[in-house]
Amino acid sequence: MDNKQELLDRALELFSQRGYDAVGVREVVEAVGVTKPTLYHYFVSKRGLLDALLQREGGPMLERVLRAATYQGDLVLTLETITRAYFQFAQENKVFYRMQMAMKFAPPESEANQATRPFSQEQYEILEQVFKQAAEDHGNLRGRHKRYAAGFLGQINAMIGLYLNDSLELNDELAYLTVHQFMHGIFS
Amino acid sequence: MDNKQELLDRALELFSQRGYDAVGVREVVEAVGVTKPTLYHYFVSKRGLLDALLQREGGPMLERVLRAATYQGDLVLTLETITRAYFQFAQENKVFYRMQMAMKFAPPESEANQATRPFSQEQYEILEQVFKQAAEDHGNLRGRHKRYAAGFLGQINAMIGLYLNDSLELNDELAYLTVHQFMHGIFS
DNA sequence: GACAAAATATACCGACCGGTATAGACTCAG
DNA sequence: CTGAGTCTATACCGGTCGGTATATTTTGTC
Repeated sequence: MDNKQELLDRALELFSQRGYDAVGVREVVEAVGVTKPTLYHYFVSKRGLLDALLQREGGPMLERVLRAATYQGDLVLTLETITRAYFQFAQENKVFYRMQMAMKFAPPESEANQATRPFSQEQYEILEQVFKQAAEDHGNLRGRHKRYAAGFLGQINAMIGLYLNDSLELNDELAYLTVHQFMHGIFS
Repeated sequence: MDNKQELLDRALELFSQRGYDAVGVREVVEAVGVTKPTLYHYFVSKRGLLDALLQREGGPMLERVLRAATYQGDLVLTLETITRAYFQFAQENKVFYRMQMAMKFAPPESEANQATRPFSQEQYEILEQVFKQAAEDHGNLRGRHKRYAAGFLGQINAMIGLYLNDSLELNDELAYLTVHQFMHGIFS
């Protein structure tokens, strides 16, 4: 019960620092101070450990993004709310966000990528939905929701990437700037 | 001599499909039909194999991007040229581009990320340089070159990501659209 | 054709991989 | 206080990991 959470905590830390493949279950259990059967009792397999981790950390993230993504006629406002939600979550869960990013870009046949795919997919679909709805108000957006969703998420993750690298801090001003640039371009 | 190139070819393929950590040297040599000492004769270590790979494939890529990135007073034109260079390279070297992306986002302490870091860094600096020079002509860009470089590369890689996912095709029109949106925003 | 160097193979190293069979310890309901 | 279920440890499994000592083959030079 407590060991279970500790295993998840340590696994998150290790996976985030050195990668899912490079970290053995032995290392995880030793870091917690338990033995392998304990881990396998709770998670069945190494992959099960990863899945549980994604559920525990990723679930709340999706909830927050989804709540932020309710389009109500103002695309700029919605995108800013989403951006702030991402920034806030990334700050509060730096370690998880780093892990999730790594897995999102991991090779398609890797276990890590396969495990995160539904999670990434849902983020993507939430954004796509926003742009689809916005296209009803702004006809010139129509048919481009896929590109916009990917591009916007790319912007957000580029900023978070700089933050994870200690090159930038995430705040509401940056959220404003990011969205403003996306909507109105670089010069304005 | 020929085995050396074949080892690099196979390693590229396998690393790209399943990831550097998940692929053992045994698998690489067996795919080529040689034995381990052959690989170690040419590359000293698994890491050496990866380094050689990054040099063989990444070198030409950097050359092309650098050539495309000569700013001559027209930022839109320069960014379009850069984008086309990226798109073209990604199309001609799909497998390598996928591997390089995965490693770029891999955990910071992983061998894969450490090996690609100089390569990623140089791309980044090339772009930063462009925005720095452009700021001499457009004062309102000043001090934002870091953000712009990261954001622009994020856009490009978002598009290439869709392409690698078979969700999009890369062509000059998309390059135009990507740059145009970056410069003038989503509505224009 | 002798000979050095480069290229390759056989066979092995210790360490670690993910996973498990078995058995004890603890908790809690009856 | 007993018995079922949960939790945890010891000790082990076959297999693979990255890497190498040694020997043999191939290659190019004189």
